[in-house]
Amino acid sequence: MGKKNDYSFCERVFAVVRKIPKGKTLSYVAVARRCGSPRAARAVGAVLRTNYNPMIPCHRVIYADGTSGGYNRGSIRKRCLLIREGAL
DNA sequence: CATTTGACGCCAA
DNA sequence: TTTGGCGCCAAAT
Repeated sequence: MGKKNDYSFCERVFAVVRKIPKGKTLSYVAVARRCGSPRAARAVGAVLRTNYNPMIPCHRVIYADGTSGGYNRGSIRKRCLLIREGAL
């Protein structure tokens, strides 16, 4: 156990996003905060954009305003998924 | 190593 | 309410 951080920021982002339960949403700033960088909201988006993975519920990460935000497969798709899960 | 980019967030007009 | 602009951070080039 050793070190405080052997994982890159992107790995932490995935770890956090993967844990978001169905029907629940987190804002980019909230995810960034859990990753140890409370101001890295943009960086979170950058990671999810370049490393999207079908088994990661990245559609559950939305703007702090409560708006859906962007999505690799279209913001419309993202909103649809959120409604389907009951997050909206 | 320096610069650019971008799925953000917040405030002023 | 909508638009524009600045700040912030990490990944990508």
